Amino acid sequence: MAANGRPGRSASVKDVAALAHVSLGTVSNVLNRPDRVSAATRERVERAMTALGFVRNESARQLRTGLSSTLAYVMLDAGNPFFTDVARGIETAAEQHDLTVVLCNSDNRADRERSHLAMLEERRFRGVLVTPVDPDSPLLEQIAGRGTPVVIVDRTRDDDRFCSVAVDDVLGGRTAVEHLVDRGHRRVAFLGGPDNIGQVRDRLQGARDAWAEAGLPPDDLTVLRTDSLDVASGREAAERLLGQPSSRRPTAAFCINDLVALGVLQQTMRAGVSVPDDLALVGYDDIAFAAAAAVPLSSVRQPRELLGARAAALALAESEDRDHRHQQLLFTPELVARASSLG
Amino acid sequence: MAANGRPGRSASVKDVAALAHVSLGTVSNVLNRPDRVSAATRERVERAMTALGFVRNESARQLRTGLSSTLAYVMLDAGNPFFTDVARGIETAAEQHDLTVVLCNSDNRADRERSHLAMLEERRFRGVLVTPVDPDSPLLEQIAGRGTPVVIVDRTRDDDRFCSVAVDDVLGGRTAVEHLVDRGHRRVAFLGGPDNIGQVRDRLQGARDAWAEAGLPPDDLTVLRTDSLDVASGREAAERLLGQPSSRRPTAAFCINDLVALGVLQQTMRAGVSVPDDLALVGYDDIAFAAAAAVPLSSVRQPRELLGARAAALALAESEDRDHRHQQLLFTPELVARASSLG
DNA sequence: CTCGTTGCGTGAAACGTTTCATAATGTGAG
DNA sequence: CTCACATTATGAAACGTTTCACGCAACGAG
Repeated sequence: MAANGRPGRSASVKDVAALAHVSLGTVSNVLNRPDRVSAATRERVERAMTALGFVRNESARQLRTGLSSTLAYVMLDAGNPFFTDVARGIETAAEQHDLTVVLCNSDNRADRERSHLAMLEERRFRGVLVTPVDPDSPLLEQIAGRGTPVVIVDRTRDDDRFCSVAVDDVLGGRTAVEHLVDRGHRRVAFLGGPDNIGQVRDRLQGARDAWAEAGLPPDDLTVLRTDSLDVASGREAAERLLGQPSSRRPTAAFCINDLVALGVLQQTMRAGVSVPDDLALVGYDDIAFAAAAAVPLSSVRQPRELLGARAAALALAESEDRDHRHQQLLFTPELVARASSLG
Repeated sequence: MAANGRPGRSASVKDVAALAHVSLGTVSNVLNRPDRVSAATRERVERAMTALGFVRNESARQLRTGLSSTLAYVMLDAGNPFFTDVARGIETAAEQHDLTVVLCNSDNRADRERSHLAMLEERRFRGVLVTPVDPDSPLLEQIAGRGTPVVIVDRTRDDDRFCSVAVDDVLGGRTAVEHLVDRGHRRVAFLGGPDNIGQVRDRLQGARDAWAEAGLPPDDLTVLRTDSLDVASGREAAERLLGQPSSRRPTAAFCINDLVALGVLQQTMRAGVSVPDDLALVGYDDIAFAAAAAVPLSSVRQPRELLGARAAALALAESEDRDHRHQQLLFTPELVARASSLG
């Protein structure tokens, strides 16, 4: 317990061995295969360890064994509760396998994503999970090429060079719009963008599929583009929406995610327009703030924690299996109907 | 560029040296002191490096040099936007010094905090920033004792054994209540808990100070305890508040943070009680969702990103200065008045 | 008494880097 | 032509672990 005050070099196995009058190898055995050591010496070594405040140097260990016991998740935006929930799922799964998880936030910036991936590659983690800003970054293949499992989270790629977990966004879009059509809406707006995000395209696709199958005129499903996926974009889009003459204005809006939907909700209430009577609203993700909104928000729920948990499991499996086959998991979203779309 | 397909051991300096027909040391010089190497050989070595897909092994480097270039932030709750904003501040500051940051989420659990700290100690990071679940954890002193700078973020400790950054919570509580008194409120509720959190005690203390200085009867500042600091607790506390006969009911509530305030707001609107006319509301933290609420929320803003940035700077300074004196930084909160407290 | 076995402990080698003292070569001054 | 000196490159040592092939006793069986 003697937390040696001097900031000098901290104790190594060598120091412990000297103090306990045993060899290096024995100390290592106490650490890694305690059963191969007699009770008496084990105890002596352990006493020496606490006396010196010995803490194993993970760099040396990893250098020698080539093994790491930590997983990394490079998240797209730590400020979006969706991703922190995914992270929670990863952590829970990792915990069950005695792995620790570190989080890296690329904050929607490709350069920061690059620097994180480069750092992770140099450190040879057990596995790298990533929701990429740039799904085509060569660094991803490079890391995988070095033997580190890479799992793509919440994004799809056309190839099968990585494991991935994602949610069926086409189906999610379809589900949302089917719900609105069921509730009797005949003029609906899709609020989302930018278009270069695959999920935006997929959800819109699903929305259009449902609309067409209901036999409704394509022009009555209007699309309002947003610049990004946050609350401010929602407010801004709502202004455009509410600017339309109420005779032609959509009676419902399907928003690309809950942040946008919350922005719309706020702007709508401010304008004295009633939700859901004058405008029904469906969001996407079902983050905790959705249920807690002024008018509880209907939303297409993604199994966020499950997504993370399965991603972690895939990385682990890949790191253990000698000959591993990549898997692409696709989960099913589920509509949670609340007051914002129920009359 | 030849991303060697074989998953076998990846290239080392030795391999590069062999391919470039130079010695180990020269490769290392190319990496670390390129000016000490002639242009011709440097280029030859660099070609060999890309040909082999060489990536420096950080474990070996760190083992040899004892230096690390990454900072860790152990955050209390990644789901609370307050902490992700602090993290953003850390990342921005770190980036300017070419350090990378990893985030660890203790998710309000002491055991997870312990396992993260243990992992960080074994990895000998450049610095450890932490908003502790348990500010008295012996692991903190242990890590610091080993020579790793430890900075306590958004918590205060009585001693000066660490650097710390925090915000003056007594002043914050005082500011909130002064504002409400100024607006004419004579019956006010404080919503917050549990009491074992220092910040809860401090903000309540400030609230009471302001109340007393205004010469108002102590009993008219009522305290409603909450079990935690989330939206659900806010809803629950609001129910208790609204259950009181309106003649005696407080006309304003000061909430321990914005999540609680959002819960109160939601429950209040649902009950048909008007904010701010029937109940004024002030939150704390000024997270992004506060301004975006159905009724924009007044809040006591903490300089979140600044907090993070200064914490990172302190860690860095401590890691560089030979003889370093710990500093305790205390920032000043600032009231942001919005519709929820303005008639 | 001998021999295989079992239980414990040993010490050297290896992981991939950086550093440092030293060697080899070229250059310009005297 | 020699000497001092700068410029480059070299190779061994070291960082702190883990592993592995061996010793060494003690022991029970034959």
